[in-house]
Amino acid sequence: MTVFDELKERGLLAQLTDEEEIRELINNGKATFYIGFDPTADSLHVGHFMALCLMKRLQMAGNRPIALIGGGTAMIGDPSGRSDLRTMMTTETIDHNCECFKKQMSRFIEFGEGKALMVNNAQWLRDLNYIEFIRDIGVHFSVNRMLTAECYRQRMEKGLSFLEFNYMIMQSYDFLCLYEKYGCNMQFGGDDQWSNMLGGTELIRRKLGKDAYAMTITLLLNSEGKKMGKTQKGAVWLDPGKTSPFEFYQYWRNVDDADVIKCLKMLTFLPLEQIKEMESWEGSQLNQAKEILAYELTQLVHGTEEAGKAKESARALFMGGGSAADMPSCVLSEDDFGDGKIDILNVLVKAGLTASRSEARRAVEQGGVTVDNEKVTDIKTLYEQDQFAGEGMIVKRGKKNFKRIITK
RNA sequence: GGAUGGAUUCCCGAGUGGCCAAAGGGGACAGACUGUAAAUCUGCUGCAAAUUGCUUCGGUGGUUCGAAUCCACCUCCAUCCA
Repeated sequence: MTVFDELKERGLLAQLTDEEEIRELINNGKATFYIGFDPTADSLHVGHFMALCLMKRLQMAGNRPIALIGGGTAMIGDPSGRSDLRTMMTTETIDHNCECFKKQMSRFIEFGEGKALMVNNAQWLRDLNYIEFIRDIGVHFSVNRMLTAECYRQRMEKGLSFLEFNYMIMQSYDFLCLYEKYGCNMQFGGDDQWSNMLGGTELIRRKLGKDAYAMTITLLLNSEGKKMGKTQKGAVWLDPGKTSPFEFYQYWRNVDDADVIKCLKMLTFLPLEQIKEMESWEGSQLNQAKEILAYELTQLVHGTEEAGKAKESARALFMGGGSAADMPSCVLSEDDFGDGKIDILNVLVKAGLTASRSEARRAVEQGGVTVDNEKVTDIKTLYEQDQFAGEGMIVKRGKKNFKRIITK
């Protein structure tokens, strides 16, 4: 199967400017394409991960990827898919985030001579001369047309600043620069980037009279139409310091029945035949598919060892058996035991299982707290330091939140 | 620059002097049922030394025994006019 067909089969392709041409180019490994990543946080998340996988797939087929880090565009902030203004970030923050992105990306994509390329648009965007720029590039944009773009239309109701309005122009200019510097004639990205990407292909046509192509990948939405990879606490990060491998594993372990197959197709590198087989699974059998999904993804992001640990811990916790050795743990120090004792509420707070004592109190009162599998019913329950010695105790809040509490 | 309408808890949104930690909905969390799923039902949703106390309704001051609510100034947003 060709790369193109595989991408299509996996449901990754959303919109394309010229299907025939793009198919031809990437199947023959002749494309130089770029995907932009704005460093809006100090870690990549699941959305970026999809883009990186796409890069990897295309790279394996012989194409040359360029990862563009948006150290310049992040100074503006993409209004696409947002209902409000992004908080402006300082240059220091952006530069720091760029560094974090670079490190993480290198884990997925091979950069170097003749391989993938990594560039930062701060290089050409930050020092632009305003007058020159709008004379040179600005002329080619029609405000009337820009306003009809979906990303701005949505914002017309809530308000859109001139700053953000310029985002599309910046991104278009990126494409032009990359075209000129590296012969990059394709841009890929999330489906919400469609209008920005078209801006680029049009700019290249007007400015250079050359053809360039754009293709978007389907946004990973759950069955309710919401973006996946988001939790109450925020995004599911790839940085193990921000989302632990175990949390990461659990996120995928818990996806909706309706979304498992889609996730397997779009996010993993498992052969399509294998996934097809799983499609016929029903009911509780899907649980296995979820375990596979969770394991595969954790492995891709955190490596085999971490993925194994996460799987074992999960089994230990939910099915009995398995190894509990690698459960997330929390160490209590001498100071945490006031006069040699600590109450259950403080244990929960110290372990980060609840945000406040009030919340902890509620959890206990509602029968949601368990210590070593015994339900805690009294909010005044006290524990002595010795009880946490050695193996410690497993404290659970609800069914899925737990920590092994140990002491030094 | 002018006119008008706004800013309330995680979000939407009610409240226009005490009965307000603030209706209702959504979300989140917990319990039951399950398959670590969905749906459903129940509870819960500012903080704490917890039948009480403390801090919150864009910001700062003021009026009042008492302010989310009234007044002044400021900040931000939307709509219309330029």
